[in-house]
This record gives sequence, C-alpha cells and structure tokens, in this order.
Amino acid sequence: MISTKGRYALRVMIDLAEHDTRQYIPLKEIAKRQEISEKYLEIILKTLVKENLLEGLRGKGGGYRLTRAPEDYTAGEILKLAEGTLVPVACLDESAKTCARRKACRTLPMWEKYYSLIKDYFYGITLADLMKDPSLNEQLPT
Amino acid sequence: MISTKGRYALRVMIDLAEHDTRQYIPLKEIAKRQEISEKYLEIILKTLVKENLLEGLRGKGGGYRLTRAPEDYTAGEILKLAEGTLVPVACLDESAKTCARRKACRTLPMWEKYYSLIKDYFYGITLADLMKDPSLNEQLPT
DNA sequence: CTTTCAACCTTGCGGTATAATAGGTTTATA
DNA sequence: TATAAACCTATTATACCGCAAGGTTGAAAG
Repeated sequence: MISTKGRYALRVMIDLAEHDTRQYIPLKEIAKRQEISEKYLEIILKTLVKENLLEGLRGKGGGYRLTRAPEDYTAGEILKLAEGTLVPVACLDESAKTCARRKACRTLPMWEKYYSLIKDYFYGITLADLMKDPSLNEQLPT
Repeated sequence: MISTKGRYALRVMIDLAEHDTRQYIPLKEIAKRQEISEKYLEIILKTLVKENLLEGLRGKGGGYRLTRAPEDYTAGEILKLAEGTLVPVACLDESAKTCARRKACRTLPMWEKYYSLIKDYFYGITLADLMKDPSLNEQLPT
C-alpha cells in the first residue's frame, strides 16, 4: 500500500505546481492548505529537496518551489522517492539477494509483469496531468 | 508491497495444485518443499481453509487439499484473502470514512484507475496459469 | 547589526503490522 | 490406544508509520 508519505508528497507537488508564481512558498502555507502536520511534512519535503525535485530557500521570504515545469515531473518519480521504492514484492528489490528459488519460481514472471505495469502507469502520468480538475479528469492512461 | 503472507499463500496453492492426487497433504510436507516455517504457514493455511479455498482434514493421514480445480482459482482472490485487501491506498478502502477532500482531490482518479489495473491483472491470472514452467511462461496478461 | 522568519537537523515516541515461536487441544486413522 | 495431524491461544522481536519537540543555521528587512 502507498503510505501517506507518497500520497502527501504528490499532493504537495501538485499544490506547489498550482500555486507556482516562482516565489518561494513556506511550508506553513502548504501544510495549512493541505491539512498536513507541519512537522511530518518537513520530513517529506526534505527528501524532495535532496533529490532536487524542489528547491528550498531559508530565511525570511524563504520556502519551497519547483525546479522544473509540471509536465517534467512524473507521478512515478515522486512516489518512488517518497516511498523508497515502487517494487511490489521484496524479491524484485535491488537490495534483495537473489533468491535461491529464482529459476524454479512459479510466481516471479507474474511479479515482474506486475512491476512493469506499475511503472508504465505511474511514469506515464505527469504533474501537469494531475493539476486538472478531477471532475473532468479523463486524460489518465487507461 | 505484497507481504510474505500473500506470496506464501500463492506458493502454497501452486504447490498443492502441482501435487494434487486428491489425497490430503500434511502441512509439514508443504513447509519443507517450500522452505517456509511450519508455524507461520499454519496461520496462512488457516485463513485459506476458513474461506474454503482449501479443505483441511485432522488426524493421521490428514492434511490439506484444494476444493476446486486450479483453473477456478485466481491469483487475485488468493492475494486478497491473505493480504486482507488489494487496495493500493487507504482512502479506497471500504472501511475508510469518505475523505472530506474527496470531491476536490486531484489524485483520486489516479488511485481508482490504479486499483482497477491491479484487479484486472490479478483476477485475470488463474492457478492453472501459474503452474506452468516459468521458463516458458508467456501466457500471462500483457 | 539585530530581529525575524523559515528551512534544516537531531532525537524521541506511541501505535500497529510483520514474521515468527511456543505449547496446548482436538480429531481422525491404524 | 498410540500416533499423526489440524486447530487454537498466546507471546515476542523487530521494524515502520505518523507524528512531536526543540535546537541550529541562514537569508532578508528594519
């Protein structure tokens, strides 16, 4: 299951995209609009900054803003970053030592195709896609 | 992420299907073949029995066996049972109180489509599909 | 040059889920 | 009646999730 970390990260990115004036937006504002705990949001934003999806500016007038245009972010990269991985089973993880049963595994092909499905789906959705009004939202991959 | 519970459940069902002689197969045997802790496997099998995916027989000569033909099980129902749900985000869960942000939520349609994708995929795969040799395994949905 | 604002950093913490383990009870067969 | 096996009821260790508290650094405005 996608945790709040991933879901919040997405919501924040959309929020920043929707309110982008090239000014820096303080965390406090985002947290208020999105009704997310400030302290928890801090953790999420930190990783987004570290990976250069956002830039943060300290001090008065500081805050966060996007580093790219909304079309140039994908839901996939945001989720992967926040969640750590998009891999659906442990044995597909890079850090996983290759399973002894690998060659005989009856389920591996199923997991691999599932993983491809996930990636194709989320990397095929951009921030710009998500900004549109949900009620008239039919531009997502079928 | 799909936990060991779901993955083990699937492996056990495949194992039982592959060794099905209409005899009851004791847990000990399955655990040994699949290299899964007996005690942990017990927990998983209990829920599979409770939901009538398997039948268990006590006493000497007892064990577990399938209640249907392999073609009549889907990976989806097995996973849902073992994992509790296949829902990818909490807000799609039946038990979730409907979110206040629901109508304005920019991400809900994306999650809903994702959920459909997951269901279509796993409910489209049967135990019989999974029994085939993985090296020549190309019958899974694309 | 000092106050203010805001990002950044470190630590801690209660709750829940995962993946087991331990040991006892019931039930069918030989 | 002995044995084998499912079934049942705890308990545990570990980790992650979703925060909260409080301090430090850095930029801008007065």
